[in-house]
Amino acid sequence: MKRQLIPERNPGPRTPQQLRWLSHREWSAWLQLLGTITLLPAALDSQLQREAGMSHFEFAVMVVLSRQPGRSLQLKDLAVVANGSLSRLSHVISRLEQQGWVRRTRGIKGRATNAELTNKGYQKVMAAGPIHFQEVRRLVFDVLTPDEVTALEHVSARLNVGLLDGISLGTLVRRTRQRSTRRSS
Amino acid sequence: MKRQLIPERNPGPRTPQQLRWLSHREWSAWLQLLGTITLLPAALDSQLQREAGMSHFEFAVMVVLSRQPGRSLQLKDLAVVANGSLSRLSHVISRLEQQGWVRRTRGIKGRATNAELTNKGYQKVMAAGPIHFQEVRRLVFDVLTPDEVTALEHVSARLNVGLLDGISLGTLVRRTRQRSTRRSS
DNA sequence: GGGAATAAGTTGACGCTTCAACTTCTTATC
DNA sequence: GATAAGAAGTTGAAGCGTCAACTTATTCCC
Repeated sequence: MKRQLIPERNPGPRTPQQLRWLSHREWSAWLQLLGTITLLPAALDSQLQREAGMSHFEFAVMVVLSRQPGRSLQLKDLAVVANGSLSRLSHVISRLEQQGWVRRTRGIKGRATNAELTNKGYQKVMAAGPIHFQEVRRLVFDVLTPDEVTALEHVSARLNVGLLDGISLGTLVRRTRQRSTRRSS
Repeated sequence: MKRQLIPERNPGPRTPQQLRWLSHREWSAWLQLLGTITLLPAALDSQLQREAGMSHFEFAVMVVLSRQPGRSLQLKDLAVVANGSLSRLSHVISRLEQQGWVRRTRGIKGRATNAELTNKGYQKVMAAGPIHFQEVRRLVFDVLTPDEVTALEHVSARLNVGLLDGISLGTLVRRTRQRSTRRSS
């Protein structure tokens, strides 16, 4: 298991190659990608907030639950599927509980806690779904040809592989090896 | 395990076309795209925060300024280029000013305010760039083939068209036509 | 030329996410 | 079976973004 999360901190000698920015070609692709990953989440969030009174992350959490047997899932797994940290999820579940959309239940195994979608929550997410996905279609699927959708899925899938075992798992799962080697001076 | 795209109980009257969720094909593409637009910004932000002590948005703002003649740009334009709202930008510029990386200057035209990158800020962003883009390469460009990069750029560009004149411009530029027919109090 | 409407920025409050510290429970090891 | 290590969750504080309200400057327009 190679966790090269921390690249060589090279305070000293630098090889010219490592000081590069992006090539011309990369730069223009990067600008477009940056636009999408910045604007799309903002658009989704604000639309859902306006029309359904929930954040996109809350929606995603409830959708996942709604498709689960028993409409229930352990928090640690829910966090991974919803692409969020456990801490973030815990806060969100608390809010959803206050809305009466989700309920915490004790899992059987160990210290497990499950989140379970209530009927009220189920109604809510079923009502929000069509409204939200209409917007998703407008912003994404209506804009692209079927071939482009395929290409997008392919490219995203490849990116996600690296994202999942690199940085973001570091967020989802605590880096237990993180020695707090404070700089002793 | 069946995929219940359509809920079994449907509250209220339903017009079939409008209540659709996503098709099977769309759904799988959507999951991948969602992963990318969720994980990639998080990865970028946390890496830049750790290694350069700034957010990705701050970095983007300073990069834009560094490439501008006079290393200076009016806030309203800077907001658009950096994909952020004017309010967000104003807050960020204030923070950057406190770091001594940016300075506000009065523009010539109208009520214009310019942001100008200081020397210190220039040094900072020039130092951060290579570190950051090394990570970008690791997460994006090293993972994809040149063809995939091209496809990604193409698809992102098409998505951005819709994003820019749809929702997000509503964020960047206030909807002035929004008559706030406030209830007279 | 004097208001009204608009454009450009700023500000403060509120809500959400992150981070680090903490609690509990489970498992390994002797 | 006791103690240590790790896994799963929770919590509070701090920082950032959004939203609405506000301030100033500019333009329109009879």
